[in-house]
Amino acid sequence: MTKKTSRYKQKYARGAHAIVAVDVVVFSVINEELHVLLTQTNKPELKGLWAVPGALVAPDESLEEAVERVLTTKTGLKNVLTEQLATFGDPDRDPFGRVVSVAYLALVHADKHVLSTTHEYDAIAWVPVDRLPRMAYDHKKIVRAAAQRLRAKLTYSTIARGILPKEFTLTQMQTVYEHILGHPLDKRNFRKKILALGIIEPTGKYYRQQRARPAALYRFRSTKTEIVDIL
Amino acid sequence: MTKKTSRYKQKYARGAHAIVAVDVVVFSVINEELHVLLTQTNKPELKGLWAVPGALVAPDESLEEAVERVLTTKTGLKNVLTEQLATFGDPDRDPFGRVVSVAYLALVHADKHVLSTTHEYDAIAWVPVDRLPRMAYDHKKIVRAAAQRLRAKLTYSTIARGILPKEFTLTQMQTVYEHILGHPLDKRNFRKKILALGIIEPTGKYYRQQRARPAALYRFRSTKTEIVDIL
DNA sequence: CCAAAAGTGTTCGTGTTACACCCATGT
DNA sequence: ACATGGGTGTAACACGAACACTTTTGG
Repeated sequence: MTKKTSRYKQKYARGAHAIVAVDVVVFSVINEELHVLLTQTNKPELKGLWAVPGALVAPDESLEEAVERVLTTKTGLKNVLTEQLATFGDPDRDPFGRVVSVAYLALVHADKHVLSTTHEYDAIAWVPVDRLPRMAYDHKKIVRAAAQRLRAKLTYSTIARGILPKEFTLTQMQTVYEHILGHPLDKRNFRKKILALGIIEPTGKYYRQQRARPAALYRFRSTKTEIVDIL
Repeated sequence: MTKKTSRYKQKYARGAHAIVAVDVVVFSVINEELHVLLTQTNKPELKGLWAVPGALVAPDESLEEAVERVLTTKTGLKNVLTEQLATFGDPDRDPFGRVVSVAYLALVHADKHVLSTTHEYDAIAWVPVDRLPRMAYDHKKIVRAAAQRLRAKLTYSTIARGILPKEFTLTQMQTVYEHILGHPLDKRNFRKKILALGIIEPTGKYYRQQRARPAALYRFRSTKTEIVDIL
């Protein structure tokens, strides 16, 4: 480590370069609407502004580890599907210094909305993506980029797995698609397509609601996000 | 600046965080083959290893500006189509210290292959992407990710504009597609599709070769990369 | 028996694929 | 006249879009 550090200093003389943060855009569908998880900072300069959860990357930590740390310490969420979105690096995006942010997209199952009450510093809340409040830094831009990416991936990958519970009905799945995409889908065509793709399978169980026909429950065959033309 | 600096120090105490570099994967099609631009570093520790051109990001510089600086100072290329690819941040990816690299994809017109002879430090060369040499850092991984992204975008955007000359024949265009995608395409179907999309228009000029029928020259209608289903 | 949501097929039009010959030019 | 690469059409098929009624359950 000493040797590494000395070389480091020699080659990349510190103090004259940008440093790295991760910011995590966490989405979930709540009450049939796409929501994003926002925190309110207590820095006086940013009073009243909301931000997506984030943190600076520690020297010995990978980007993914930093994301996981942000999720567990700031939101109490675990085992969340994440993927890298893009990196935002305008020199003046952070008023406190030169911070380049690697943004991540994270999806939370509809059945995991309970937020940890152990978040230390900040207010935290689910906010509908099409009614974003005033936000700090360039976080509005980041959230919009994330929403756009989510919509795109929904149509050509099995990313919806991240936002659906482990077992779900076809109507739930369709509803998720409709609310993320923002337009209605044809029930028969949707079911035909999804079933023909073979990405999900029936569990054999049924979901009984109040007074209607029970719906068959399905699960995803694969646990990883696959690339297939869905819509 | 003083105020900003003091706040910066206070909030983000330096010296304990990762710093930011950009690396640029420059592609071109040469002799019907997809090539990537590589430099050979003269750092003794990396002797004989190739790397894509890159640099640390200066404190007052945006990521895009850093990319442009790398391209002009290290390769002599200007006005190149670039887009952000992904960010690579494993703690040990750089043996000299904690450097997180934002990788960019860049495309160079086939008629601009002449490299600046004014590159100061390094050897520089076009290398076929499927015959990559031993490379420094995680640059092989980065080049592969870039090639994959290029292939994908070719089929759903007009990104090919970046790699074609301003005026080109349909056969040239098809050849570029075939060599990046790695498989042959049907001539009639390709022409039908591209022309039906309306993304290119004839210039009225013709390209005369040795002893064959002259080919009509086309240009792209729009100067920006658009999203359309091409193949 | 009524309300509520689940489930199920067919038709039509459009887009994709596969495929082979004639054309314009230079030597 | 021949070699070289440019340019063109059609038929079979697959896929996506539009569309309405029957089934199962609980109250």
